[in-house]
Amino acid sequence: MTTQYWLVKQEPTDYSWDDFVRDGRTAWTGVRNYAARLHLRAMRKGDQVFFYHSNEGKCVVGLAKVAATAYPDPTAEAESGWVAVDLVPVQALAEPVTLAQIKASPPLKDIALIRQSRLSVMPLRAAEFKQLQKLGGR
DNA sequence: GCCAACGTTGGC
DNA sequence: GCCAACGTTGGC
Repeated sequence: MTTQYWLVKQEPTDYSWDDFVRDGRTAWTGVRNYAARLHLRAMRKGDQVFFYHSNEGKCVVGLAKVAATAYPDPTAEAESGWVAVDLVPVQALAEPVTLAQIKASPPLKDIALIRQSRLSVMPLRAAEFKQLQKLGGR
């Protein structure tokens, strides 16, 4: 199975990269959007996931990986169909990649983060993933 | 604080 | 099934 690449968005005032690192592992709960749910269900163990701070920060701050595939979201009603995955931090980027940098980078012009600005869980093409790593100093 | 994008809800 | 109203997200 080839590794897939993703990006998840979170407001740092709700749950920041630092909170995530402190926890060491987290259940990615609370997603209540059908498109995002499809992406959660498609995640496989070991997939690489960039962590983006929305609203305050507006930058990609770190890299995580999928530790557990989709299971019923404990914060949703039973049988509702909403799912969560478990993520573990891999490493912070040496330099956070800002939204402005992303918008200014030709390889990232079609990134879902820009094209579908409200989606909270999205796939990344391999080239997009590599470009974010490069801009982030990794 | 404003507003564009867009998903959801509910009347018809 | 359509679409207007409404709520939420998130950049600016």
